[in-house]
Amino acid sequence: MSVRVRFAPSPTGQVHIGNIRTAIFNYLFARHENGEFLLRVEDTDRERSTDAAVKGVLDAMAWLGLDVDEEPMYQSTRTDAHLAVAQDLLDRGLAYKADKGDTGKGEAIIFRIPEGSLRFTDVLKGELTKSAEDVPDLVIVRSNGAPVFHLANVVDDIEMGITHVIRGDDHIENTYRHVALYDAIGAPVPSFCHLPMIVNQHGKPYSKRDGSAFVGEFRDTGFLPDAFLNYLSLLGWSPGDDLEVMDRQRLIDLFSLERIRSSASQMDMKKLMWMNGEFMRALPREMFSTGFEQSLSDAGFDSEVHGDAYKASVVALMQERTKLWADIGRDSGFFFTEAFGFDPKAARKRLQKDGVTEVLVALRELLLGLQDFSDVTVETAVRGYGEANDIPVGSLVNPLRVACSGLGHGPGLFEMLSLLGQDRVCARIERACALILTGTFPEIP
RNA sequence: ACGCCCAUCGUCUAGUGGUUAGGACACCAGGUUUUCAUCCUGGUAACCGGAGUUCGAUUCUCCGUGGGCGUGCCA
Repeated sequence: MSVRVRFAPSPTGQVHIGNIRTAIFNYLFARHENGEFLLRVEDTDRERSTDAAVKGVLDAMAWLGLDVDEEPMYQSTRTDAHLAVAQDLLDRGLAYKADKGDTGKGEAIIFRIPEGSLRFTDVLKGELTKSAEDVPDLVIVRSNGAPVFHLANVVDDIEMGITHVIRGDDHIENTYRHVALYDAIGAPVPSFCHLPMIVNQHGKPYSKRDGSAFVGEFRDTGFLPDAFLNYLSLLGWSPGDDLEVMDRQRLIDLFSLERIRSSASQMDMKKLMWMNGEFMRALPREMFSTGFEQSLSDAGFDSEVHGDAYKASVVALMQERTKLWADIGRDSGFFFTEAFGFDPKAARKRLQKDGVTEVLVALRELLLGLQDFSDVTVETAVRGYGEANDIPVGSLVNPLRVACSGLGHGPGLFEMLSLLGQDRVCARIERACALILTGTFPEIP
């Protein structure tokens, strides 16, 4: 039988990493097995479900390339089918009507948990058993006539022909009850695979209070979807050898449910960042270039001011040192404007020191006199000046860097200067000297 | 309280009835570089505790401890 799995989020609020990791595992499993990956939007809670949240789910999946094989099912359209099953259970004496909990709301339809023990096999955790005494009867249709999650979930999984239910292990308790429902309905019980949770920095489950856990934020910060997909795949799963950086196809080829761990894991932003850098460097130049331009224009810079060849040179210089799209405005903006801001720390350390202005003035004089402005020429000149005047090269290079870029770090100085060109370099040194005089530097936005 | 699930470096993880318990991120030191990043070298760092089984337990069993989940007419 062909594998059919589904991601079944309830569209209330933003998609966080725990949700999407469940989607990813379903997706990888389906693709690995040449099966189908489906989406079911569990929007039966009309109070809390929103269109914006549905869009959030769709956007997150699209961003990560988690393409589904059939049109999404919206659970809210399935009420009649759910109620029909409830009626059937009622007719066959497997459910009854009562005001459970004496709420005074009227009679609900309640599924009777059969005697004995409830058991199912979990792909990760093995044989799971629970005594029926510990499982109270289950409301499946509210007194207002609305089907409850448990009923809808099971009925729809049956309808969709789901063969493997892969979801968070916070559903384990529900599963004991669900298998009883499958039996009552007379449908085959699917395989279950309950994934460990992802916890926050404090080792606690994610709540709406935890920032930085929403998929949309990672996208907006400039993470690459493939890097994010790779990283999240490794939260709870590993291929077994020491392989970590994998493209989508590799993940699909190697994925298996059996290799999923059964304990919770914690997100490590530093490692995600590192992995994103790996993917950035590996990006084809044209793709990086496109993202670079976009990021630059998002940050308010005009990447076209100095032409395509210039832009291409900057891109070549910056790709290997870029970790996030969001950093590009800060790290590369100075290539595209003469009114760039300064990193206050770098300015203080490298510019606002005695004697720096004199050095800069002298260097400007030196550079102004060069016939040729290639990186080699500039380097030879600057080093020569240092030797002739007995000044350590660091005392020349560092002020020069900050004066011309506003930053304490960046690409190779001489390549950078050569690319900026003689006129702009000299003008920038002048500007820096003037700013040193005033003692205040415009900050990087 | 009861029931269920879980437990290897700071983090993500590999692994085994006998291993110097492996890798990655992070961190530290060194090399490379003018700087940052990259790159190379090296280093610090883990089997939750106690019993039991065994010639031998990180590994198997039990009991604790800790964490999570559940005990909704939420999903």
